[in-house]
Amino acid sequence: MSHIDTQFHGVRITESQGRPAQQHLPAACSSCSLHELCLSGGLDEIDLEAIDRIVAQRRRIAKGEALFSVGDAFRSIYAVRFGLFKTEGLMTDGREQVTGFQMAGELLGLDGISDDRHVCKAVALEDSEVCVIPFAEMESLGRAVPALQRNLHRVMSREMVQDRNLLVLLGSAQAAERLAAFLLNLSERHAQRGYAASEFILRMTRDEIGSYLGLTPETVSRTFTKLQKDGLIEVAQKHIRIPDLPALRNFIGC
Amino acid sequence: MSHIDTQFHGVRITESQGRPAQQHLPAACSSCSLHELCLSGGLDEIDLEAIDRIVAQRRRIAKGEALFSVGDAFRSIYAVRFGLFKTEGLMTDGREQVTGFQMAGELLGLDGISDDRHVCKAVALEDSEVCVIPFAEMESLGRAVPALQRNLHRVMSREMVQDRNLLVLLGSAQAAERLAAFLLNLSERHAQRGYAASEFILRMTRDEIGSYLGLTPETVSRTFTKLQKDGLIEVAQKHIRIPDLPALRNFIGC
DNA sequence: CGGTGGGTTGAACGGCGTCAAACCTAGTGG
DNA sequence: CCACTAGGTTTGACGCCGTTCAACCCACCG
Repeated sequence: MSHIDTQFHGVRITESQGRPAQQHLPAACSSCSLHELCLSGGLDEIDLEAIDRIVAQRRRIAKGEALFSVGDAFRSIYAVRFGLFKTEGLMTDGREQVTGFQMAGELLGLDGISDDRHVCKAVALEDSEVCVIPFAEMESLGRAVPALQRNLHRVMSREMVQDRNLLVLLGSAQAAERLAAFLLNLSERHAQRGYAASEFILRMTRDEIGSYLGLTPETVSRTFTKLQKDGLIEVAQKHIRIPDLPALRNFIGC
Repeated sequence: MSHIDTQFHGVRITESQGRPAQQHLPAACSSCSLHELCLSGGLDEIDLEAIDRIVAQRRRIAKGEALFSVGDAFRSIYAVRFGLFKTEGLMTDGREQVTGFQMAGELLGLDGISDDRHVCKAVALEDSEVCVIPFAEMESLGRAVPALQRNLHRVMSREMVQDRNLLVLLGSAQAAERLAAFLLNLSERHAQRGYAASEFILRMTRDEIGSYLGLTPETVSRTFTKLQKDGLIEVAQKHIRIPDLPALRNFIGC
């Protein structure tokens, strides 16, 4: 398998710790279609090249595999290139709970900065690829490139805001509202990435959705059918259609 | 009232927008007893002086007053010097929900970085004082002082981790566990600040606690008495005593 | 074609929210 | 110093939403 390396000529693979070679691909923000969504958004040519030097590699994660786990040493943050991840936290009693889903252009691993150790686990929900961004280098580059520093801070702040929103949702909304809010959130993020806002495939199981929303899978299932009966969505297994987005949005405010 | 300025000789008050003078006090991280808890932790003398030049003022907030509100332009972050704040987010239907309590040494306002506008409201739960930290200056100083940049990132990451923990709590724990976790969290933060870990005063109402934990004030009240019956805590109005901290910790893992 | 894992559906239970009333505390004004 | 009031807290009764447990179904796959 290791001969695959050779097809990426001229790229230095820094950390090959015996992993299969296809997990170490070269990266390039400057030519990445997601870069406006990601950390490098709004940067000029010269700065982009500087980032390219830092973000030197990509990594493939197969469906079901973990990108990092609780307790792993923190060295890098990761930008999702394609695919989908879930992050899950560990409860005091050992149970795991999903705290978020990350899609293309979103960052993973920021939780590790606080004490140089990851406090959650990131698992690929489908075959995925991430850019590896060594955080120490990222910080020093941020010192040289104010716009990049700004972007990092914005992304971190946005993550906090999202968590807060979810908090509010879990704190006071009931099942149907939670699920509706979840679907709308997915819809928006799909739209941002150029996919259809009103029709998409759920990559996660009912169990994972339930864990994320603080509900049992049974309740998720029941609530899906309830929302369908009310004409707000159409569900067929993993396939979701939202015939009237404003109507669903309006439903949240109840 | 404005003659109070004179007692702080030699300190330039940069933004006096006609507010009462006692809201604009000089700040100095280098002489602040909290600085190891706060952003300036671990920095040397020279760097501290640099911060002192940025963090030029303090602001008093009377009990019940807002430090900032949803929609306010974002210019600064704030470090609590003494007192206590709550942050609350706005639901889609207009209701407000408490998303956090901030005590001495903790930061407020990081939510505003993401799009230069505050998305939550910070209200003082008792007469309080904050240091005003202009964020643009903070960022540029961070570029010059790596240790400060690191601290900022650590604090932001820690905030994300805390939010995640709360998320997990709201998602899967039930009332008694939530309340116990809340009390333990307060206990730890008190201890960090040199106060008693097993005995303290709740500065917030049952309503605010309930809002934070996703419970009604009635349930909070009932759960307090339940925990008391079980011998895990002693409650008298706002006064809380935890006779056996390990026992309470153990209770969470159920 | 049977097996397996995820999904749906049903029935019964229980925790928490809702509504309502009593109580307690602090602050106010007589 | 004592009503009086207004908020906050406690307690009780009741009902609903979501959990739990179980059976069944469906899609996918060997």
